Amino acid sequence: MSSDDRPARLGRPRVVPDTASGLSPRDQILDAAAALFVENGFSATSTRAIAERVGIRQASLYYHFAGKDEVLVELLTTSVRPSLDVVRGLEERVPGSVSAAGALAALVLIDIDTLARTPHNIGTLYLLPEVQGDRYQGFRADRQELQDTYGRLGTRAATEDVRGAVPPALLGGILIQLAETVIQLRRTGEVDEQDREAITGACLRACGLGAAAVVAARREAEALLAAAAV
Amino acid sequence: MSSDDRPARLGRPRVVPDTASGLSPRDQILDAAAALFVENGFSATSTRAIAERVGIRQASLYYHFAGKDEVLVELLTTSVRPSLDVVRGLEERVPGSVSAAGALAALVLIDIDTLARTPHNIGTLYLLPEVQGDRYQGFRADRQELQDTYGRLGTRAATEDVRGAVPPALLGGILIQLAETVIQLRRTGEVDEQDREAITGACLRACGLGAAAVVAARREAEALLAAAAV
DNA sequence: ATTATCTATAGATCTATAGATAATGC
DNA sequence: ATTATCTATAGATCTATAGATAATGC
Repeated sequence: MSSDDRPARLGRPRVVPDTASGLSPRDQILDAAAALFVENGFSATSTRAIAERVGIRQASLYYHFAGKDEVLVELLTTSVRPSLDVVRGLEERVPGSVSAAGALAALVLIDIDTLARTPHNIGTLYLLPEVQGDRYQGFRADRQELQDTYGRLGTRAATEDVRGAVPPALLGGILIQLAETVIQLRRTGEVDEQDREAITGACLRACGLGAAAVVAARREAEALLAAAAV
Repeated sequence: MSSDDRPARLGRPRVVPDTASGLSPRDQILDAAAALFVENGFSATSTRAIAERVGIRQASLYYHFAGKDEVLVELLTTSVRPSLDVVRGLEERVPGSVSAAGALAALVLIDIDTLARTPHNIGTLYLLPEVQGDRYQGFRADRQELQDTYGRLGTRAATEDVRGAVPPALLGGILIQLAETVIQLRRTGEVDEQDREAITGACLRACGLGAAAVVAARREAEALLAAAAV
């Protein structure tokens, strides 16, 4: 209706006119907060700093969120959920149409891609000490479920000697830790195909698979993901 | 001289009389800060909270440290240095008296033990976002050196297929990440022999070693460490 | 009328400095 | 005299609330 140099949005106009990012105010806050939390940490990031980056006043933040906590909760949960959803479907197909090693490789690839593509490397937030607090219980439960899946699939894929020496819970911890190498890699640069292959390879080898089995599992996973066509 | 219920220390006595921990005031501060930084993070920990835990007034902290930053710097550096020192000597002996795989296994074991024994799981501090700042450059350089050593030893120990697919820098990142699984394990409980074996095993396997080679490398590493007799 | 912002501000921090003080050491 | 603490406090935050205001929607 109006000429396109003004968005004609609801509510009192901002002092700083909004940079037409296409995001809703709520998402603008999430995005700004993510960048700042990742760079400076949660406690070191003030609501004022977030608001400033968005281009609103500090108090306006409270119209959208009850507080900083709520912002972090939302960032955390929206970052594990995608992996978790895909994974739930995946596990049911083992060992019918999919081998355990293939499913594990697929899980690792999904997780790597999720982490590699989050805006501002949000995965870093998992590492914040604040996330140990009660408020983030829900997120931690989701992440634990992901880790348990790593443990189950890893154990099923593992060779006898590994299975005998490493219980599922421990293997899960090791594998998820490996997958999250992506988070560290992103701190220094882009994540490329070589990185993805190295990490999936390390996961499969950690389960005891040899060179040939690694290749086979990777091939199976790629077919799986192509079929799922996310 | 005085009766043993009073330490008769120098300086004005504390309001809270000191719990005879044997630590110097400086070390008491470091210890209290470590516990709080690990639990709540750096920025969320006030100088007041540290002082309270020590049993001194907030301002007294500044007699020993110029600020919170200095405390963190000292905690970080004293936590990587030990691993680094041992490791420097180790690498020179490859491939003379020690195989690359044996040296890598030894490195992993040293690192695991260092991390498993730090008071309050100080390794957690590596993950704080604040540590990315300029003030902690020195620590990051030390840690990078450790990571580079992982990369070099890992590459030398690796089988041909792994060496062909994973450059040293990337392998170093993966291996150090694996070793630091200990940090996560300590968050939920004690680190035991099974954990140590699982992690060293995962590192060696990630380099492509098979079951027999893993056993051999581990044996070699244990002999090495027994000889070094730390 | 509803929405999304704004201004203003109270109250609670938090850091770092200035200067006093209560011990021991010489 | 030296040391290690103390008390007091300035100045700079920071969070969250109250209430006003400038748009659109009906």
